[in-house]
Amino acid sequence: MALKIYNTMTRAKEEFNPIEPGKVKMYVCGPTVYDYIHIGNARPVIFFDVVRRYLESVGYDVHYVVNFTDVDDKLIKKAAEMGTTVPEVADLFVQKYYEDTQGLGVRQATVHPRVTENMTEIIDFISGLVEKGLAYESGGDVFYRTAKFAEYGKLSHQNMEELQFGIRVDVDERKENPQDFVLWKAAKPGEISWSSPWGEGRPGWHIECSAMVRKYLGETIDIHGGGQDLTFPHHECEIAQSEGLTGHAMSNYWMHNGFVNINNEKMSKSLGNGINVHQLLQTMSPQIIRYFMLSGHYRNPLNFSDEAVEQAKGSLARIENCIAGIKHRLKTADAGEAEPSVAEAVRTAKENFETKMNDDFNTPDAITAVFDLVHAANLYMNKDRVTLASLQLLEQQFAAMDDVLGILSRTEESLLDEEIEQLITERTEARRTKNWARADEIRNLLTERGIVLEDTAQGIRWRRK
RNA sequence: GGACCGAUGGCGAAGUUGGCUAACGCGGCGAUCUGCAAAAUCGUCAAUCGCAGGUUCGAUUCCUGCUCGGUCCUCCA
Repeated sequence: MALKIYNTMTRAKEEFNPIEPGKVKMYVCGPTVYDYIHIGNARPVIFFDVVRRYLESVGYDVHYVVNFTDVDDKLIKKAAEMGTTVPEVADLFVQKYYEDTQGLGVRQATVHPRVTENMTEIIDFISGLVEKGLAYESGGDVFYRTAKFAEYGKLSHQNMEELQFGIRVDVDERKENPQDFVLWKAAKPGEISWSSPWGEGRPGWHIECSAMVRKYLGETIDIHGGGQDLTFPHHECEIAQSEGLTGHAMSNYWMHNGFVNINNEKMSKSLGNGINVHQLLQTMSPQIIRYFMLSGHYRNPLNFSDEAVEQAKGSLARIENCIAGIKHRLKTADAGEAEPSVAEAVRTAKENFETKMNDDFNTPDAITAVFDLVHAANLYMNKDRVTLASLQLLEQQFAAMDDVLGILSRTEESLLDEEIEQLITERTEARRTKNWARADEIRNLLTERGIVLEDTAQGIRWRRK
């Protein structure tokens, strides 16, 4: 079954056909590095990481680019607050971005370009637009002449006549038209700046993505993604810039993820309910956060709350107990062929997982395929005797699905310290002699230390709480 | 004012190109297993699919209106 992607441009699910067979060129708008990333930023980071992983898992060579906006008003403001420079603020939060996203199990993109490292390309891009009459200089700023790009508004399906301008941001009177947007901003005295044909200044927000997409991926790419708020104006402006300059479609598929709400409220600075990932990772595992993010469809809103976290934890525990069970049984498994029912369950899980991922990356349903396999595995493991081949088949399929989702803890069974080993041995002896009091005492002791003991027919099994 | 989403059991969340028992997970309860647990399994609990109309033999699914919540309308993921 072919992969289908919901394309914001056409507002429909479309069959995915890459420009070059076997290769996917994908760009996702990255963060402005003026602070730690928050839970809302984490959604596209995690979701598109899964898109990338899935595409790779079905054999595509994925060229994945995520940019850093490392110069803009917010960085300038932050640098002033911190009494430091824009590059230092940027370096700090780029570093934090890598730490936090790696903490979330996100694989690095093929390239993470920065605005300040692509200034030549950006200036060239703007010059090209000016030469084509698509941009004009006015008072040291350069603006895009939207009137010259007839398709402006096609992505967001906005009717220019009906947009209300100046609702959020005052209209700059130097613009020919209110819908024109800035490509180059003249520097105010003392601000960080670069030389350009229009004087000292820095790029506007939208131009960086056009320039970097073109440089790192080419004139037309396969997938362009980001949060739904970027649809307009950001992506609309990117299209105007790129397509205005090259005359070709910028991207064949446009994907936008929904927002994360906090306790059923929108997350906003004024409400002060932002949650940063750095702090979150101190209190919960990355798997929980990933599971939570993937438990809803990417285009739907997601509500973050303590209860949601608890549910994610509980759900994940079911999967992890199953995997732990498999590992435990592996030690005492019999030789022999794989059980037909197991092979069948594995086949079904694989098939359903792909079918659902192919349906516009329906991760909640893909997770259902994981749970179906958990159930089949648990059922099988209720048997007294199991074969190595069956368990390995299950293990491989779980690994394959998790290679896409990244929701399972991959840390190897860490060893217990000697004292605890000693207690477990003592407890085994106590149980043998039916000294239940001592056995329970030891179990409680270990529970307090975060070690949960389970007595199984195949010997004792422990796990960390 | 315009554009666009969402509303499904106690909770989270799929799905429905209109039609068989509305997935899956969390949670609750009971049972089996266990020395007792844990895990697991089995059973069970719970949905007039936001409201009101319409189209249709038939609507949770399509259409219209409404209510509530959310997003965007020029540098917020």
